[in-house]
Amino acid sequence: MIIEINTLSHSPIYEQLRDQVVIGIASKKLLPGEALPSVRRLAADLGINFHTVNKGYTMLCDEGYIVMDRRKGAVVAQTQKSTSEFTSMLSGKLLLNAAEAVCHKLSEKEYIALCGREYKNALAVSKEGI
Amino acid sequence: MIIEINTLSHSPIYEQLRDQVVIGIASKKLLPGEALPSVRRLAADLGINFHTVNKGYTMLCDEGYIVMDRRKGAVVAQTQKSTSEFTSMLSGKLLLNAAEAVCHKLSEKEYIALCGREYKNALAVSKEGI
Amino acid sequence: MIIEINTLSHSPIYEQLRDQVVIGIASKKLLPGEALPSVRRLAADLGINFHTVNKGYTMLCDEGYIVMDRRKGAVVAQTQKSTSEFTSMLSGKLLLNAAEAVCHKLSEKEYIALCGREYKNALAVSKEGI
Amino acid sequence: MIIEINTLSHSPIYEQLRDQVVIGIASKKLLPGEALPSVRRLAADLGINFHTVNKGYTMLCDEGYIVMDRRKGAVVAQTQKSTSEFTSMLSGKLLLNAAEAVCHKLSEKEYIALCGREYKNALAVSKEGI
DNA sequence: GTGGTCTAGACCACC
DNA sequence: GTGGTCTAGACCACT
Repeated sequence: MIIEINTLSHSPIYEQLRDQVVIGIASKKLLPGEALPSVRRLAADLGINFHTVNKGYTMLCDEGYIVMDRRKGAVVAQTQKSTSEFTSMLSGKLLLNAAEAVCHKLSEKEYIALCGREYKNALAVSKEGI
Repeated sequence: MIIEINTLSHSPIYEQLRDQVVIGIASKKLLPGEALPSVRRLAADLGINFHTVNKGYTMLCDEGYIVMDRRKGAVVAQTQKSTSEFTSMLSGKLLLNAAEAVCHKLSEKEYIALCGREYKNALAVSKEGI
Repeated sequence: MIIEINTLSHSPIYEQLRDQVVIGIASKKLLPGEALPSVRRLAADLGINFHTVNKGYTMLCDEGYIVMDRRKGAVVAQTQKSTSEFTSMLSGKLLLNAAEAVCHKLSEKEYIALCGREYKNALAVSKEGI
Repeated sequence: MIIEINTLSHSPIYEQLRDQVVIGIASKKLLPGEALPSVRRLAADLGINFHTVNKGYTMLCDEGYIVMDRRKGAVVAQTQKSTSEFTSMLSGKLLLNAAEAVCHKLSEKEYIALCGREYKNALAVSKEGI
């Protein structure tokens, strides 16, 4: 799986890394049990500081997407339950997205269509090498 | 309309302000043409610095949600077109949300139901005084 | 001649007023010796404060475009010499405009064509009533 | 490249800064990809507040002259397209300049000569150290 | 060490 | 009274 970092982006690098791993897991480009590259390895590949990679991994670990194993390094977690705190966090983000959509004159139908399209995209982002 | 700031939140105050104004516009608690409080006034009401309010207003202005009128101060914009850059930005956020939902075992049906519920919420957040 | 004020504009109203009078003089919609509306009259017509109109007129007067006559009010000046301070001021603005054009990949030819077109426009802005 | 601030000028410092960077880019004293001094560094060098420099940089960023790279700070943008909004903005300024020139009895020929001279100046402002 | 955020307070331009 | 500009200084996030 290829991870791309945009140093011009507004969002911090460790967050871009975290987001791409989440998308990778959803699309099954990263499978449960699969090992992620080591912190230093990925840092070298991306040309960034390994502290940054570490922060991204820690974030993913805290959120339950991966587990850190002292011997195998970071591996994709087996499963993830839908906690109430997750849904309330997600609802908050969706409320804001919906509000923006409303302000831009997207009807509920159009908005829902967009949501559905992106859900399908999340399942099937074009698989790439590595 | 009541705006509430959470100083413990990770997101900056000016962004919380911006988000709440967007939600206010979507839910018609703020109507097109309506004047927002002056930066200094709102800053005093919220107990924050007026520069912070100013930054939030500037952001809203750049995004087209409000206009700065030389005489009336900040007023809610009359209209907002759905630009392609807006939809691509929105798609990006929805892709990430969907990926997180997939990882937490939300089916497409459940996820779409959530999106629809929040769209309705955005239209009708419980109205509050002033 | 119709003057239009945009309260949303970044530039102050008195400056918009000043600019439009200058363009009016260049295009001969305002002829030397012609009287401008009184400060209070124009202020009422434009729906702005008469101090603002006064400031615009004062600016035009200082620059030699109009003369203030105690009895006839503001009248368009007969003539205007090309002082060295005017040309150096103009050169400064043209240097900046040219630099911006260069950064946006306008060739000298294109830029000069644009300058010529606007010179012709300045001579012949479509004449309107009042 | 040397930047000079005139605290007596009517135009705000951040705008003077912005203008000089634009002229620097046009004259190739600042090359695409080249890093600008950090906001705090430049502020110290110019003896002004870093917020003021920041505002100038933000303006340049919004206009596409520079990009803010998370790691290298502010760097001169690689390229800049001639958007229609740019040309209409430029046309507006050129119309006013031309009108002023007409009022000061500059013939089209003289005016165009001035425009051409300043275009050449913009390409080759005398190069200075650092 | 970089930029980002926030505060506090002063002065000015505009209306 | 409104926003705009500038200063000064503190603390934090990011790399």
